[in-house]
Amino acid sequence: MNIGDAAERSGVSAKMIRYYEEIALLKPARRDNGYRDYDEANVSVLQFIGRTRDLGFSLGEVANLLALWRDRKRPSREVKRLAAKHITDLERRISEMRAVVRTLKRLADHCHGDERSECPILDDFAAPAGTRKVGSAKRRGVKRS
Amino acid sequence: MNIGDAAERSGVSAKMIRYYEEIALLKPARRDNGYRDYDEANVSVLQFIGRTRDLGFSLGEVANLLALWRDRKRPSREVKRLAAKHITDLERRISEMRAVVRTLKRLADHCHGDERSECPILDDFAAPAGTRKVGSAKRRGVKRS
DNA sequence: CTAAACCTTCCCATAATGGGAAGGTCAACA
DNA sequence: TGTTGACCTTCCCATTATGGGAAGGTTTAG
Repeated sequence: MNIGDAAERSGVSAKMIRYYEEIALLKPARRDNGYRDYDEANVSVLQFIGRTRDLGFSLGEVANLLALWRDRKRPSREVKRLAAKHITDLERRISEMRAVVRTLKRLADHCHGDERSECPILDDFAAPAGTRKVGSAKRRGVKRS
Repeated sequence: MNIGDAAERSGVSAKMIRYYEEIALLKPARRDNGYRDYDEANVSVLQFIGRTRDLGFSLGEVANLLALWRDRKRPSREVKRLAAKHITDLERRISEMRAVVRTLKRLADHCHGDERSECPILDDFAAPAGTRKVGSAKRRGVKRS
């Protein structure tokens, strides 16, 4: 089947399918005219990639998982470990984001939200409480998208 | 002061300081030898940028906030609105990530985690439950870093 | 005077994705 | 048969925010 159909069947764009081939995640056959030719197994791989990307795995991690999937003899322990690592990663990011939300809500509570200019949010941005007299506080912590 | 000191005082790398200048977030003076010359106001702006970046605002949003901060006559309502929008953005992303965590935990619970090969996680990746007989489920939802 | 520690600009790379141009191929229809 | 439109191909560029590093000028300390 052509790349367009593979894209529709897998939910992965044709552009991305070619890219995944470039980084060696799959290797579809080629027809004489140069067109890529996808079979059911290829579509499964694409669905696998799409699904794991949806679950937030990086393409590097996807490549690992895919290798495990292809080699069924590998112990499932590795899969479980990868999943667990990803879970703790996500939970750390979630708690960082929640801390940011708390800070923003606290700041917004001190903001009138009317035509008057006083808005302590902005001043707090320039010299956050706790840093106001101290030197540079080097913690750049929050991962963002 | 030189860029190195401004970097140390603001917690923003020299590389990034030059980049922020390139995208017109600040405009330090130049000395005769071509060196950039930062004053206290510049350092405050850099701290502002660093802080808002830490809070997860994109550089585009930072530029908005910076314009509001510079023009004190603008109503604080806009600041509050931007903050509120960012809060709901973050909360949406948090709940998406928590859904992913739930899914991964559920999958991991069905994985032996020993030397045996059976690990339903991987098969679920290839054809997730609920998609197994149906066509392409197009929801690519989760934003990731 | 020299060496180290700065500074400058310019180019490249990253991760994952999309846009678009230039050109080849195929299928359907008159 | 010819044409048209819908495919496909590769190649290049853009994005976001950041870092690395080279080549070269400057300043400062010894």
